[in-house]
Amino acid sequence: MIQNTARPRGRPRSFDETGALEKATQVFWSKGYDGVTIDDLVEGMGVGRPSLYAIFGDKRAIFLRALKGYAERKGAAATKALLAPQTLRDSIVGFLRYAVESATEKGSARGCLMMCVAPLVNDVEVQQFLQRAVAGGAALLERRFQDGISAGDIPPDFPVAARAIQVTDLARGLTMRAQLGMPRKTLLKEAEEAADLVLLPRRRASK
Amino acid sequence: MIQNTARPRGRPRSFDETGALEKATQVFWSKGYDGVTIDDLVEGMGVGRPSLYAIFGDKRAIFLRALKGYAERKGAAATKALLAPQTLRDSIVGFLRYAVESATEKGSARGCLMMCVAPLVNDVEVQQFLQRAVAGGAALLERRFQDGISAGDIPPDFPVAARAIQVTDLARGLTMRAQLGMPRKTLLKEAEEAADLVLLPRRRASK
DNA sequence: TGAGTTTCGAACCAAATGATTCAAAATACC
DNA sequence: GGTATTTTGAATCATTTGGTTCGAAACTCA
Repeated sequence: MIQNTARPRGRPRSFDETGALEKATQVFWSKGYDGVTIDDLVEGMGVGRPSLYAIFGDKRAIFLRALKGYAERKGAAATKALLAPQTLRDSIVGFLRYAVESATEKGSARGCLMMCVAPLVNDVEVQQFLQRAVAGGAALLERRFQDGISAGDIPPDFPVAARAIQVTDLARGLTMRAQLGMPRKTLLKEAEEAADLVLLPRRRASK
Repeated sequence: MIQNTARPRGRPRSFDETGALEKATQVFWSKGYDGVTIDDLVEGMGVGRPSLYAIFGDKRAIFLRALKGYAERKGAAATKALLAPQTLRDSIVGFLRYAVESATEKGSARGCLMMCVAPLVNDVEVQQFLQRAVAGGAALLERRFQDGISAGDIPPDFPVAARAIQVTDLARGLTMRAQLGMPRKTLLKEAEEAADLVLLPRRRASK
């Protein structure tokens, strides 16, 4: 009654498309790109082999969609962690803490799909996507620092561009070590120390 | 006359063992671990397939030797860059510059074998090796900071442990972006800025 | 020169992998 | 209930890949 032509015509699918893609993300994340076989994807996604090819395409296409979905979710969460807090310090700490938390999530692979897996994929589109993501992250932080200047949290001569890149680099380092098994608790503390490093006032703008 | 039993008995090898291993390093470095086939190694190392198995063992064994050789060379160079200069700032800048330079070397793969390739290898020995390498790098920097305190380059209450980790994390971030194609010149400048971030005097140890 | 030793190159084999085909199953529409 | 439509599962095929075998080649030593 409620939906008449809501359902498509033929046999209904036995899987959820976006859900299957998230599962694919986990598979790639934990095994790397070259490390996964089609069988891994079939098993991990819960999608039959013919359906997989018909609906998602080949391995490269699946990875691209998984990567973009992952980037979107992660980017949104990072943006929220960065822009929600009032004070600048809470923002930076929140950003770095989120990096650590998502890289040490239980029940999920460690590290980061965009940092630890995607860079090894020998594909122009993937590489360009990553470059944009890196630039986007730095731009986001730079904006937040600008707002911090407006709010008086940091002095007007604060080197926003350099600090923005440094925060992203520190996040990369934390994520990297998360992948190697460094415990979350340690990394969370270091995330705070990293925020202090970037934000604590300097004695003088010498040089 | 000079060498009598210097040469081994049978047919001489057509390749240099350590040379072949360095070539293997390049192969793994550029294609990742799962991405290389035995054929890749045969071609890249210039070693026939049977000789490869007889002398080096399987892919895992080759990778382990390549990784350890790479780590030794790179560790030695980094140590030298860190300990040779007189002033602390020159040391830190040298360390970070070396990270950038080795990650953007022409004629070689970008990034770092230990950061961008090895972490994805699903092998306990590899993972343990990487963990030790990470710890060793931080320890090295911590020692250099201690010397800096003795020399009066930084105050006695300088947080050596935290700063040591932060320098390594910043180096990781720089290396990561090198892998994605960020130009060397940009990264070298950012390496200096990173050194400044870590070393420039703070106004006060508030909080 | 010839016997002994080690490496090399080509061919070979089994297993894994990427990709497709096809009949059966599950649904909407009439 | 019958037909058209879409998905599913199993089987299938060609290619790639890891690993081995074996005779020929290149060398030392006597």
